[in-house]
Amino acid sequence: MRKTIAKEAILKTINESDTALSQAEIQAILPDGLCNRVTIYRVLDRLVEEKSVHQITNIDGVVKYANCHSCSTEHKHDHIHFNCEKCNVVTCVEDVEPTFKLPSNYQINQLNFMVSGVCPDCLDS
Amino acid sequence: MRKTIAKEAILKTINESDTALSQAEIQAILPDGLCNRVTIYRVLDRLVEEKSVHQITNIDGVVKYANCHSCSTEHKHDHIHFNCEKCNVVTCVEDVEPTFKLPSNYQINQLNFMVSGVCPDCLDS
DNA sequence: AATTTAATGCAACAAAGTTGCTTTAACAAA
DNA sequence: TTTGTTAAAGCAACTTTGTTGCATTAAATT
Repeated sequence: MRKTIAKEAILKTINESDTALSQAEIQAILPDGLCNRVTIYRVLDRLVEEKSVHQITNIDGVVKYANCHSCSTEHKHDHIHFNCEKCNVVTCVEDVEPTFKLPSNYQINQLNFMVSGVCPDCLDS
Repeated sequence: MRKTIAKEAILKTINESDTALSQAEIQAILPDGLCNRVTIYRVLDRLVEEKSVHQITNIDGVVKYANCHSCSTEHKHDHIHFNCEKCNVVTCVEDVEPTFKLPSNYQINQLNFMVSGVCPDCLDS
């Protein structure tokens, strides 16, 4: 994957965020006119493919992207993600890994475990 | 909720299906012209609200609906759903309930646990 | 049968994401 | 450093999924 201005800026945006971001949210953060809307979608696809970022489908169906925080050795995204219904923010709950057991005749390629509710910050206020 | 032709037909469609169905899939099953597209969306919203069906957001972001098979005593949908990437079918894996533990300062309202891969049927062929 | 209002139909809209095709710009090789 | 190759970007048009406002219809209550 070529090192382009769009890719660098998008990856930086995701890595500097402590929440998972959608294409729309990334576009809002990027300097106006840095790149086309479609380019963001295509860069995100490539970042996922090269395993530089995690892809999460939120409970409302919107796809979000997050940095691979604890993936230095291995690309893992088997942790839970939390969607706050108040502040509408999706965060990785990295230390909580759910356990489950499917029959062995299922081939598992991907997990997407979402918990939705109210986050600690919003419960406070 | 009033007992209308659309509601009865949509609920019957969901209950007779052994897979979770999207609005588009339900529309394709219903007799042509039985009701408007928008009506399906609105009936589905009401069925979810009155806890007659489960709502699942698939890993591709499309919302699907399934019958409450083992909810005779209590409305629970804490089980895993499986998305087959070959036949593109979503099924409830009712007997597999995942365990996880969030910090107590999270208020949990809803779960959406998806596993995606290849189902036993598609692995056979 | 009359009344109330939930439910439906229709058109228009909106958000999220995709596709085709041309142009631009990484970057490798000469 | 220039040239050639092709990945990546831009742009317009499109698709899918889902929503909203408002007028009309039809459950269900009296």
